[in-house]
Amino acid sequence: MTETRGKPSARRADLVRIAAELFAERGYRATTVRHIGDAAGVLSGSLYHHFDSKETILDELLSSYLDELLTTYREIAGAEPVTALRGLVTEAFRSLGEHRAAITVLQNERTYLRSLPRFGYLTKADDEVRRIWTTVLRDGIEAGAFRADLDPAITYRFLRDSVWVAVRWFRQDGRLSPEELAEQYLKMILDGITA
Amino acid sequence: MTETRGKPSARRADLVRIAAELFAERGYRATTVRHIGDAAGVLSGSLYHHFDSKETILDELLSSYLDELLTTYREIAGAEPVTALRGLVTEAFRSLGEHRAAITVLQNERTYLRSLPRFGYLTKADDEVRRIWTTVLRDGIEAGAFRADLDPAITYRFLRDSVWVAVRWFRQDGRLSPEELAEQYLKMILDGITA
DNA sequence: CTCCCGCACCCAAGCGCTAGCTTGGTAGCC
DNA sequence: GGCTACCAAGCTAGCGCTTGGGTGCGGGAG
Repeated sequence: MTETRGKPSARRADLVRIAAELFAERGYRATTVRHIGDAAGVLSGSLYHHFDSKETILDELLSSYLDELLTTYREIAGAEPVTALRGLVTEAFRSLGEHRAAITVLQNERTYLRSLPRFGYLTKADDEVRRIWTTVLRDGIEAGAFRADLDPAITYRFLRDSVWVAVRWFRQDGRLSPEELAEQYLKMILDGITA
Repeated sequence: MTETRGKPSARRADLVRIAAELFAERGYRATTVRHIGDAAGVLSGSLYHHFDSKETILDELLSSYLDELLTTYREIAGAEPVTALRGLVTEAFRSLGEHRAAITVLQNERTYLRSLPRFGYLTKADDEVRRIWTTVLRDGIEAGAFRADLDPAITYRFLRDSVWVAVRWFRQDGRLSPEELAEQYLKMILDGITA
């Protein structure tokens, strides 16, 4: 009963999606199992037929997002630096649409979650993402595509933060599509805002 | 007794600082009054001699930061666009050092806090900050200092997020001073990262 | 100088409440 | 008849906060 992994029951997936919206809106810790139950139309105790803890629900949400992101990123990373950077930024915005809830939770409660043994893989994922971006930047600087006076570490943090924090105001149904938004950002990032 | 304002007792100020560090590390909601008491070397109940609620501690932290920030911003806003933008960015980084805890809490729990009646002033402050930045950007675009194809609203969010979210990794004692860091950021923001 | 009172500061104990989670049982479907 | 999905009821731990009382110190009256 209550397998932590596997068993991709449709109901189980539904419940993850329902909980994800609440986690994103109110925060993971501020969302109670009774909230989740109400939103799903069941009593809070009934959730424990599907999951053995509230953490398990979050785990399923986060790990599935990170798996997909890293898979896509590994493919993009091989390309020529400017193309790769455009790809990383565009993919980040695209993922904002599909995984808004997961990204929001990660943004707002990353430091807390990393203190939980169960979510140790968050640090590993962060490290790989950082490695991919900084490699692209370093290659681009060496190849003369990016400015030579850039610090790859600072530039990475600047780009990563600028893009991902957009989850706070990004809406899937907004007036700009993820691709258009990525274009606006790339315009500023690549060429600056000076006339 | 237990005046919410006034009476700037030294002990009271100490307690705010102690609580601020915990709020920043573990989050406001995840920090219990017992944690604060432990860190301060008193029992949790003793905190209520100084403050009438946990919210009051946070309020004192946030409002004092916002007061200072807005005062400085109003002065900067008058200058010529590029100078003003440089000033806004530099001041933001400078405030990261002095008000790291307050900014961290605001970044991580802004949406929750805004739902509390007591913290309605956060929305007002946000509005004024937005007004100041977008005015600078709009003036700069009209004056030909910034690119004409920029959307002021998107550009503002991009800049604001990029700078403030740096609180997640910025350390007062890091290898770069706030001013040096602001220079690095301004280099990327104004002229882009392309060679 | 002494006495004592008021005040700032804190302790000890516990209240009411809600959190995540458990347990035993049941309705319906293959 | 077993399996999935759920209910009804309630457990324990920990939350923010209260209450009544104690301690040391500074300052005015005698």
